[in-house]
Amino acid sequence: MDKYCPQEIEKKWQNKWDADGLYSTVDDDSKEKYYVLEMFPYPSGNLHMGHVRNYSIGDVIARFKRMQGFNVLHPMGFDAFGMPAENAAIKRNIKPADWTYSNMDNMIRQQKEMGIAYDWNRLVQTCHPDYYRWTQYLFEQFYKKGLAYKKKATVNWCDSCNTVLANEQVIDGCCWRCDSPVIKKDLSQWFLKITDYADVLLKDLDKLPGWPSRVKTMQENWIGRSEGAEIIFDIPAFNEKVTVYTTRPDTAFGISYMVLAVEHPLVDKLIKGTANEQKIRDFIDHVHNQSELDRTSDKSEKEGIFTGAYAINPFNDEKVQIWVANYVLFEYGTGAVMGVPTHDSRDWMFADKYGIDKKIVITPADKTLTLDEMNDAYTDEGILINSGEFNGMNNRKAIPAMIDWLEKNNCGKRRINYRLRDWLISRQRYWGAPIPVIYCDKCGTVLVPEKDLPVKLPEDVNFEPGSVSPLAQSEEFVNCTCPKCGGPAHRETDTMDTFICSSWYYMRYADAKNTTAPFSKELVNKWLPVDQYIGGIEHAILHLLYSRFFTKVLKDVGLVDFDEPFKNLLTQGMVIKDGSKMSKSLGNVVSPEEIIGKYGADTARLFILFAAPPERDLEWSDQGVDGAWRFLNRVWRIVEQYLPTIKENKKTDVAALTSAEKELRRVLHTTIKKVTEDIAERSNFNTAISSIMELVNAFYAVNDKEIQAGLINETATSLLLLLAPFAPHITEELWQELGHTNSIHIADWPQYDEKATVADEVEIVVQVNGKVREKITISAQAAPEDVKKQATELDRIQEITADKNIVKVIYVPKKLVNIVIK
RNA sequence: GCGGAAGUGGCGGAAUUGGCAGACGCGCUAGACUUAGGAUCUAGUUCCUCCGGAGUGCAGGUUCAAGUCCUGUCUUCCGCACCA
Repeated sequence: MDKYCPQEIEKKWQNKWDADGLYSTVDDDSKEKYYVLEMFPYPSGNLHMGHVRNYSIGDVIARFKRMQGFNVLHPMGFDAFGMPAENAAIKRNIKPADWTYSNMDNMIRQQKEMGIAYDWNRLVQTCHPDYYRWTQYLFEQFYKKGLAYKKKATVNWCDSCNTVLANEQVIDGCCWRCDSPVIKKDLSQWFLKITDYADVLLKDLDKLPGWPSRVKTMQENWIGRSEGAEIIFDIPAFNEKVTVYTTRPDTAFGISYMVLAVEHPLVDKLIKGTANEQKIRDFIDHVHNQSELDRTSDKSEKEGIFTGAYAINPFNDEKVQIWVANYVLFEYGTGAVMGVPTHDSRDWMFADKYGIDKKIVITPADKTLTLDEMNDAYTDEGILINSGEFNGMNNRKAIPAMIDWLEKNNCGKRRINYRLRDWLISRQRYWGAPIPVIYCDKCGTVLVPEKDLPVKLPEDVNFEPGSVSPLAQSEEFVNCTCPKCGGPAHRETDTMDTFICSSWYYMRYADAKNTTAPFSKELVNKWLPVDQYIGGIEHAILHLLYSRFFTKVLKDVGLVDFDEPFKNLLTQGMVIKDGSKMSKSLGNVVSPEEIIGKYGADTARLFILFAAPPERDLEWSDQGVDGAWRFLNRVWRIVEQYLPTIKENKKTDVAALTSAEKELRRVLHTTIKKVTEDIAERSNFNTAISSIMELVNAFYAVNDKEIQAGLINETATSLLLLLAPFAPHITEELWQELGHTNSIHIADWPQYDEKATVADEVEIVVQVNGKVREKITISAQAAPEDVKKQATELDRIQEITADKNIVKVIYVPKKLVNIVIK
């Protein structure tokens, strides 16, 4: 018997599969399509265990579906633009492209060594001009639809990355990539109008039952829809108006002050020339100097200052002090809020601190509130008081009534507000897709004509980061002629956020080599949406929200017919070691290459799928890897042992089965059923593998018995088929050793025989008052009354129930009998 | 503060519909084979005061029966957070 030697067989089969084009997907196929996709990686140079987990999960699904008769699309690619390439270029004096392409080559080699069944014909690399040409094309579709625009705004700037960031890319006030603090800058930047789609992005979450609710909740929070009203206040002394946004117009009669954000354009006007002007300006400077983190943390003190100006509350014509304070955000709502201390906790604290008046306008139905008894705002439901014509109304019912009043009197209106901001996509970096825009003194902003795409990255630039994009250094790049008037013009020098590139790559796979369009409409509609998408939870908002947005816009533009990109989403957990995420700085990294070199890819894959269910974090265990290795060796040995018998290729003679054989066959068919359901319905690969292990144990258990050749053949063959999606190489090797000439990976998935899963005899538990006292073995067909009788007549049960009354006897078929006594 | 997930042996985890808690694997113990074993095979392995009892973070409840359902509570993790 040969020893199991993965180093020899894995390479052999990988080459064979490749040569045979086993995993190339054909478009015109009568079989039902199934599109399984793992999030494509950034080409850092090496795979890490997180990738191994990601691809192993996807590969099990892809192989399983293929064996089940689906036409499976399972592609791979690279999110290849991005800053590390530039940093490497600076550090090592090589071109970003060279660094990126050699990294991709290495990672493709590693992915092939894992034995993943990808269709490499469809490889997508976002940094390749054949791809980013279409990224630019899509940008132009956005622009033509009015969904891409340039504006001057206060934006997030990372000083260490030397570029701006989208809101989604700021985590706790710090850069998502390098974790250094984000500062504010006023810059003119390109945005995509994702806010136009806020409502549909929120609503269509309901169309995604196959997504984890956790991710949907996170997107819901991020979009942050709130219903309320705008109220317009007059400022008679300045002949001005100011609009506030509130979700609680029912408290409007309790307004005792209003607050403007320090950035609010009115502030300057209100304070100019007043006695306190300098003091107020100092305060504003102080707030500006607070970091994003300090200013938005609820731990930091609310600070404000009275401007000296007053506005008029339209509901009751009362004069209301106008303050400026650090806690009001200019970006949200209207940048101005009303203050109702009695019915908002934050306002209560602020009013307490600065001695501002409080007025109660809502009171619980059963008692009357007084200011003396209150030590915080009353925010529950109640009845309106001190509110003019609205007195006596329930406050919830008063909200629409008071908004109606505002609209009738032209001093406000209904408004739905979102927390979501437009997506800032300009980046002042080199290694990205250039924004295909030309500026002409005569014609203004002009798109690069489609026939001139792609706008290629120049190579004569220095990557040292500065305040402007490196592209600006290339005169050849910058200077151009206006496509409209032919006059001198210059190009936009910012590149696009790489999240743009990854917002449509999954569509490109459907038609990866198309040179006349991003993809043909027919093919994209045939393959999409992705049936199963797999990736890390860290993209719950970023990539997954942007991709949903892109899909919806592309549908509106008429490029695709579907409106959600990913039907089912599986968010895998992290791979951790010694309690924390694997990282170079902690020195707890286990290299996939090393593990594959030592044990082979099959062992690595099997361990990682077995150690935890996919959604949960996975604790790396070297001993666990040994366990997976031992298991594959057990499979190898038992199949090798029976090789001559199996080769006789006999069928099981069901009528002639002995009881031991019947039991083995029962385990076999139960396993087929369980593995099929665990993969297809639950994505619980760990329990699927554990039941295959049980099957192998059962196979070993009859090792010393005479077993009919047909059953040996059936068991071994099914075992290999069940294991094939998890451990593709060892199963292929054994499969072909058995004499099969076609790959196991295009063989049919085994079917189970329901009859074979039913045991003739079952052991049932006999309980007295819920406590297990005895076990009996009965025929599976036994009548309930007989079982109850048998159970109550047992010696041990008689002993216990002797001087007690039997109240009732419960029988759960094939499980247990419970005798209730008193 | 709001929202979500999770808490089960020495460890990773199982228990899908309320029905034997601890499948499977790791580790450990013993035995077999062996010149040898860190190979392999077999058996055992929740805890305790072990003919019995206790036990799924904690405290209650519903039920013949609760890891699973209900009420309260604690802890950990994740997301959002001065969002008006």
